[in-house]
Amino acid sequence: MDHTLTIGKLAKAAGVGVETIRFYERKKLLRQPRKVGSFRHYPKEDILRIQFIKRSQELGFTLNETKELLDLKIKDQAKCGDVLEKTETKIEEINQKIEDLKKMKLSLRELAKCCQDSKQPLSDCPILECFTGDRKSKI
Amino acid sequence: MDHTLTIGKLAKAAGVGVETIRFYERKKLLRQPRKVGSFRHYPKEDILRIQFIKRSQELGFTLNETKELLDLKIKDQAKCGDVLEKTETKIEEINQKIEDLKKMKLSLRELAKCCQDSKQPLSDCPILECFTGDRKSKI
DNA sequence: TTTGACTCCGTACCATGGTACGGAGTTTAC
DNA sequence: GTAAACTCCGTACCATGGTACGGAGTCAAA
Repeated sequence: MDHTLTIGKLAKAAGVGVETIRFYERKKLLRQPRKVGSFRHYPKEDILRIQFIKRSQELGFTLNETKELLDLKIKDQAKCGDVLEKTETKIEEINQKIEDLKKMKLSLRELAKCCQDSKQPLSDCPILECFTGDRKSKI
Repeated sequence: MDHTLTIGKLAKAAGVGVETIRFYERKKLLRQPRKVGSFRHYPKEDILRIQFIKRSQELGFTLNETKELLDLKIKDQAKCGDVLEKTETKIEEINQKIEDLKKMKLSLRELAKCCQDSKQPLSDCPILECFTGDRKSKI
C-alpha cells in the first residue's frame, strides 16, 4: 500500500470514469503515469489535476484550452499574466455569447407575438412565415 | 428551363453547399426532391425552407428541433400553440444559458483578482490554485 | 487455488453539423 | 463532338468530449 492510486481509485476519487482518465491521457491532459507492471499508478496530485480540468470546463474552457493552462504551469518562463490573459479572453467570449443569446431571445419573443390565438390551425399560424421572412432582424 | 432547381442552383440560391443539402435530405429536413433521370430537381420553395433552417439555427434550435418545427407544418392537426410552446421552451433554455454564463463570468473575475502582479513567475501565481481550490463557488 | 474484480489495449461508437473524396454518369457550352 | 462543369452515390473524415466493447492479463481475498 503506497501513496499512489490505480486508475480505478483515481477515477472514483476524482468523480469521473476510468475511460475518461485514459481519454485525458491520450489528449495529454494527464501526464503518463508511472507503470507498475502494466498497471498505471497515479500520484495523489492527479486528483486535483482532474478536478482542475472539470472546474475549467465548468468555466467554459474547452479541453484544449485547459491543456494550454496546464502546460503554462510546466513552462517556468510562463508569467502569471499569461494565465490572466487567457482568463480575460474567455470573459470576453462569454460576454459575446451572452449578447448573442439576448438577441436570439428578442427575436423569439417577436416571433411569439405573431401567434396570439394558439387554437388556430397551423395553416393560419403566421409564426413559421415570420421565422422565414424576418431577415431584417438584428440576428 | 422549368421552374425547378438542380442541387447546385439551390445551394447557391440558399447560400449553402451542395453537400449540406444532401445532408439535410438524409436528416429529413428537406423532402425527397423530384428526380429527373438521376438528378434532383427542387421546387423554389426549398430556398425558403433552407433559409428557415438557417434562421432557426441562428435562433438556437438544433437541426432536430428545426425538423420538429417543419414537421408540425405538415401535420394539419398541429396547432399554432404547438409552435408557440416550442418557442417558449427555447426562450427558457436561453435564459438558463445566460444565467450559467453570468455565473461563469463572475467566477472568472474572482479568479482574475487572484493574479494582480502579472510579472510574477507562474510558480508564484495563485490563479491555478484558486481554480482548483474554489469548490464552494456558485458554479 | 480459484474466483471475482480490476486493468490492459485498440478500436468502434454516440451526438452534432457538416465537409471531403473518388469514380462514375450526365448535361451544357463552344 | 468533345471537354468542362455538374451530379450521382457511398463512405470516410473533421472537432468535441467522451462511452462502450472484447479478449486478454493481473491481482487480492477467501
